[in-house]
Amino acid sequence: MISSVADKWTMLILEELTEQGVVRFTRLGEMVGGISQKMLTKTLRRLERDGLVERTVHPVIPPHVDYRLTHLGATLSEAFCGVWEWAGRYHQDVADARAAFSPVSVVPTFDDWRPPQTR
Amino acid sequence: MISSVADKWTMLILEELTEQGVVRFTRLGEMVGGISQKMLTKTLRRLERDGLVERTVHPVIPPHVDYRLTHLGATLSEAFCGVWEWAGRYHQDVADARAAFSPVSVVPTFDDWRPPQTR
DNA sequence: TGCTGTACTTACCCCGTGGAAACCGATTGT
DNA sequence: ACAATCGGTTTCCACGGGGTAAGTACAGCA
Repeated sequence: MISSVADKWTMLILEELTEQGVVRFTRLGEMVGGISQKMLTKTLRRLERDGLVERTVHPVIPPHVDYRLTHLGATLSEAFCGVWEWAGRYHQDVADARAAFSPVSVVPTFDDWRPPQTR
Repeated sequence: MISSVADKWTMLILEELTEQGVVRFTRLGEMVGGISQKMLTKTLRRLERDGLVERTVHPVIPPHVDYRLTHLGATLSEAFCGVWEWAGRYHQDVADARAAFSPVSVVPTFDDWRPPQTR
């Protein structure tokens, strides 16, 4: 259950819908960026099934479908706020930790390096 | 970056460490439940690399290693609180939405079902 | 006549994720 | 001599995530 909302595309789509309000399919795909139609459809269907987004079909001939958050979806998006804020505030710390952890690419100090296998 | 913390195991491990404080490898695996050693190791390594958990090795002969959150890790865990609370508060709503969405298994109403291919 | 725009679905295929299980190391207990 | 303990690592393998490309339907416009 948690794993279904902790999904990469889920979070990004939720984010866009929160910011944009009502968005059409193609536009949503552009905004998210780098998502294939297949995954966009799949993720949106799951969100719709879980009652997080509402899908409105306008029966016109160049098809027109738009998506918006439901109330439930909005509450989830709000819950995610904390994580987004955390990422904004601390991503530099994480980057620093990463840099300090793995020796810096070229000519690193191998002094405390031990091969994974003692054999 | 977000996707690395929004991982299923990451969230569960962070949760356990938050609740338990200092935990050993095997015990942590038991607490999380259903995680393979491989994933536990991998996830812990990543968390360590990102400066979110601290790994302490006691050089004794039945090996003894324990893990605890760093300050950074604690802030992330706190940021996740909102999501956990959301899950606790609304998981029933999601379950309901799901049940209402897909017709209830046996003898569903096919009235509004349209085959995926008109052909 | 045929091309375009829109929101998909379907088929095909690749590659990474992740589980299961065996192996490993030194030491203590029986 | 042998099992057990602990924290891994490694190998094998299946599943599915996810990309690409093509199909689909239908009206309007050139």
